[in-house]
Amino acid sequence: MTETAWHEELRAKGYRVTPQRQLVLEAVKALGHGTPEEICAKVQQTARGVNISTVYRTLELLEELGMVTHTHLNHVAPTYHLAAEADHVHLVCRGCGEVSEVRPEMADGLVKGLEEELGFVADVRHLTVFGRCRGCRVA
Amino acid sequence: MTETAWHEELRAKGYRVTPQRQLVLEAVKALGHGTPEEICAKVQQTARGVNISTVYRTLELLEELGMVTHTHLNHVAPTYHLAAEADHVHLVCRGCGEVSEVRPEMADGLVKGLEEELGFVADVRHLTVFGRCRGCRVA
DNA sequence: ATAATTGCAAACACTTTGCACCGTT
DNA sequence: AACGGTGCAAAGTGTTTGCAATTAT
Repeated sequence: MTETAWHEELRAKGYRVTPQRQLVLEAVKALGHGTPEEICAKVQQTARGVNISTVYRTLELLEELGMVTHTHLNHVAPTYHLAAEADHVHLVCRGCGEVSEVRPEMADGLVKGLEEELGFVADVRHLTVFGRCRGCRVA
Repeated sequence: MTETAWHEELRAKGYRVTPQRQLVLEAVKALGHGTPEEICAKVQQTARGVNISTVYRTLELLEELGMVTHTHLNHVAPTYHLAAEADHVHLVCRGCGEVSEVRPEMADGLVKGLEEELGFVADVRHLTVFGRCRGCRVA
């Protein structure tokens, strides 16, 4: 999606292009992964402040537009990231807490099995696998 | 684990066997899956009331003892179930909200891939796959 | 008896909502 | 002027904590 494409899309739907919305999207892009709180903090440090409730409202809007998605990597707050870069499975290490990503094909077997056996269509992009990374495995 | 085995285990660790703890465990067993709130409600209907904060404290304890585990099936509250029956992957349908379970072997390919490629040991029992079930797929 | 456990209410963290004000169109 | 968007503060959730009273051992 080009720089202006989503501006058009917003206007087409009767929404407005505001600095806050651009800032939030920038922050999500810059962070890669971020909770609403983190996104809000990121915006503060870059420029003018954006209220936390605006961040929530904006993320909801951006998600509705299909520009961001969220998953639940930890047990408290959701994590948002760009939808365009969301085509991956999340890995969360219980030891060090590190979050990583792997290509979605890793889950092909699972997806295929669920599809064939149950007719269940899995949304791999929302998939998060908890476990222990190489470093934390032994410890 | 036999009926009395965990009583012993509790006592051995200096914990006490209280009616509340038994009721909460019963409720988890009866519900299969349940949020703290649901578990609390279940307990109310069966017998004397147990305070919600006691439910939280008890679930934490039971989890520490390895008798229950929890996963995050929806975006609001965690879902607890018996650890003994936890050896399965959860499926959550975004359409009807139905929660189902499939045998963990379904994820073998994914698990093996992560292990071989990254040395990441996945905890399949905590795995939840979001998607659409057969019935909701088309709708 | 004594130390763990409970219930209750207050405190918390995260999220949503109502509303007056502001900025675009 | 009309309407969407924002900030702020208040209201909602779900969860945790301090503490006095209760209860298992």
